[in-house]
Amino acid sequence: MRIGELAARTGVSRDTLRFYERVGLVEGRRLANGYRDFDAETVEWLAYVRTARALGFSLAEIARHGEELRDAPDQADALSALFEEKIRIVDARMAELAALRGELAARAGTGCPLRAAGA
Amino acid sequence: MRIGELAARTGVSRDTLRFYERVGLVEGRRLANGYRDFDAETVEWLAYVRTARALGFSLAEIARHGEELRDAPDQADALSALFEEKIRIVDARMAELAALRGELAARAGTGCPLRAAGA
DNA sequence: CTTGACCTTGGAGCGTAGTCCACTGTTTAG
DNA sequence: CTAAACAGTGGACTACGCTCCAAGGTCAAG
Repeated sequence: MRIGELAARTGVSRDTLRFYERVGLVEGRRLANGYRDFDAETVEWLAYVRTARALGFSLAEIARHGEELRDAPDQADALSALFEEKIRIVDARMAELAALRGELAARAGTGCPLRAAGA
Repeated sequence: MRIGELAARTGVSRDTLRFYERVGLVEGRRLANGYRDFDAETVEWLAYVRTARALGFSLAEIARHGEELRDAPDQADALSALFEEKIRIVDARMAELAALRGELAARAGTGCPLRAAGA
């Protein structure tokens, strides 16, 4: 599939897709005329990329994980390990949020000042 | 307190504090000699800013919330409302993370490919 | 054969969040 | 009095993640 179709299917702009290629986040073969040619799995990969991005993972991290996966001797094992690592990160982030939530809930209603200086 | 002491107490660099002042995130009076003079509550405010930042809130958002608070007719009410809003955002973010966690957990071990193209 | 949709490249520009630097002024300690 | 430690300013610079633009190549339809 060419870049326009991939863009349409994923909601990621052509410019962004070219940018993602530059930073190693997606890969495309080239057709004889020089056009990029992506395969269908890239759609799923980009859905994953978008989710990971939304949750605060950097493009570099995501790309690195993709590469680790590629280089792994056992794909299934590597995938499981990657997911388990991400789950740990997600758990840690959820714990942080829970802590902030607790802090906010404790302060709500007390009138405890967070900010002294009026703008 | 002058900028150096505030930096030492909060772990936020002087340059960053000056930058925060420029974007309206902190406020300082000035001493006769032109030096910034912060009050003690700014330490707590910055701790809060750092937590909020770590959780993905932008400086603009944080500054805006600070201003809303300042402009509110009833400080305690405004504070409660702000915290409740943040708690809702935090809950939403936790739900997103829980969804990703579920997705990851479901895929871990299945060998379902996320990425087709080898780098 | 032209028009238009699609593709290519390179490079500029933007918003966010700092970080660093040079140069200058102020305060404090020996 | 001088040196060090602190403060001020303005401006350049960085990294990230896009986003836009100009100039041009490719291809299918009319």
